[in-house]
Amino acid sequence: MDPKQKIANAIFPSVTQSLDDLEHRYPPRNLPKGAMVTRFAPSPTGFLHMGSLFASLCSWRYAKQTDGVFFCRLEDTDTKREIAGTGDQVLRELKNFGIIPDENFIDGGAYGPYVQSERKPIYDIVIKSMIENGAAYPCFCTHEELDEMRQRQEALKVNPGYWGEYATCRNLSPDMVLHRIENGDPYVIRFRSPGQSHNKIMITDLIRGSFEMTENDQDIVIMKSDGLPTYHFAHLVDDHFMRTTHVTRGEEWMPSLPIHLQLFDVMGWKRPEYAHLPVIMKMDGDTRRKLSKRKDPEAAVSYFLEAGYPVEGFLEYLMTIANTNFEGWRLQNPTADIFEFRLSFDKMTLDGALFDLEKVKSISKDRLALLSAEEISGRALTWAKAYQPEFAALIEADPKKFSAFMSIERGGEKPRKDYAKFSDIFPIIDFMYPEYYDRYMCDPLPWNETLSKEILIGTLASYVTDPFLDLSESEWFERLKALAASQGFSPSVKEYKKNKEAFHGHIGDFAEIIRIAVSGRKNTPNFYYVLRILGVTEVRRRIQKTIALLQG
RNA sequence: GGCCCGUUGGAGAAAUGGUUAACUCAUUGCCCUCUCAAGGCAACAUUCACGGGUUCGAACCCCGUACGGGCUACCA
Repeated sequence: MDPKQKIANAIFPSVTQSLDDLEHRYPPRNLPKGAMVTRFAPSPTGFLHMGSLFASLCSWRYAKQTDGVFFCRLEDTDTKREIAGTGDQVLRELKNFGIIPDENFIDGGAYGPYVQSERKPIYDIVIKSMIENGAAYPCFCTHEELDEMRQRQEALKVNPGYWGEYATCRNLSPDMVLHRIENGDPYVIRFRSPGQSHNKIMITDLIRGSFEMTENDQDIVIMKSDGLPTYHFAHLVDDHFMRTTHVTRGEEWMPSLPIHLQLFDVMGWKRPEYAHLPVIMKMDGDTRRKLSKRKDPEAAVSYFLEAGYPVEGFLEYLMTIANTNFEGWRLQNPTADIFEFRLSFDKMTLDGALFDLEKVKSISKDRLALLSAEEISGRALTWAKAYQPEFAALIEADPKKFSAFMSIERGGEKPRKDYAKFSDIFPIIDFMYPEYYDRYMCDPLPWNETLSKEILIGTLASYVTDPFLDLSESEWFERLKALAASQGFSPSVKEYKKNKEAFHGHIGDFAEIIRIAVSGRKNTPNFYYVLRILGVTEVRRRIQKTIALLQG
């Protein structure tokens, strides 16, 4: 028997299938021409990261806009870093954003399994065949030996790593290899690189274009001593047999592209296209760096969902980072569905964008302003149920009332933009609820200190008998001005400024007194609507309560 | 250190050889206004990291330098 064959059998005695069997099991996908097969491949090391959301959003859109397939594969081959249960969490979080993979590691699919640790039999078949044809070999070097070798290489100022003459296990005699395997010595499997570091190869990246890189000459590890594959090898096998057409991943993978290309070439497999996405950065002191899942709590998208940011704000923001012409498109199509926009690789930015929460807020305000009162009420309730039960209870006690609050100056050409996130709502409208109003009234009220208590009481008394809330907004305001005039306030701010001595104040000062009495604060949404929604009885009750407080 | 990628205002960026360097966010000012939130109108890069070169002409092409980022594992 061929010595390589013997080694292969010694390592994988129970592997009987061949590459051909795998080719038949995972045939090319039957998709329309131009359809892209993309994937998102998270490792189960925690929550959904902003950068991962960005990458999956892009990958998903590319697949969907070409009638292709987007799948999600769990890269759990690093058993040291794995955090149990976080894989499902990532899928759930993606779903929050409407990103639903066609195939994934929970629901499966025809090209599964989609969990790398469950794909070991597949990797074993490939590795066995690679050993048989000399493309891979076992390596028994210890960490200590490798460290020592690295030091020697550094002293010699040659490229560090396992290559060429330094790849000692490359040339082990078959008998020796067999002996050590039988002996139970630990080993890894390495790829036998046909490359030379003095060769240059052309790289084509869909986003960055073409450029030159050094050919790979490293005999990289493809199977670790625990029997699981390394990333490089899993990428090769999985993306080949899952029939990925476009590998979309973070730019941190760019330096290993020569390895991946070589792997595909040696196997004689068709190379996928590569698109290396920019990384999302954050400011750290006065330098910027990649947003880190370990150091930055805000790297977790759940952090923002908890804070009440709407998912569409994020999606929209990420789209502006993804394609530089997206903002222009949105300006032209303010109400269009975000996904009518077609992403393209050549409009992707090259350098990592600084994550800009101010811009997320602005975009979120715009998006929330476009919702109907019913929509935003429902969404706010969903959010509050999860994160602010006290608020949720108020909404649920009287959904119509809450919806009425939310309808103030909503709809029409220029809707209010008070809210960037759902958590902004309650602090703005809480005074509408009598129990919260009453609490505010226990605190000192922000009266204009230039006005005497008598004037305040006089003003309130003049309005409390008849708040004339059945008039239209403009009629109501005219009446209010007339009332102000009768109480010694100027109905016109300009006139007041010309002759301050003649008045207690102007219409704004007059209205402020009533506003404070009704809300306990100086600022409210459009006051006319606030009064109408509260209703005459409640308005009078509040004013009377205030008068009593002032008198007391 | 080595190898790659990148560098236009506070942030995201457009414009890839030819007048005043789009636009969005932020900031500032003014206007509107009963408050707030909006809205309207302005201002904000004497200049495209820096230094050379090519050219009648450069943010755009070439060379060098600086700076930033990524990678350099039996991590992904």
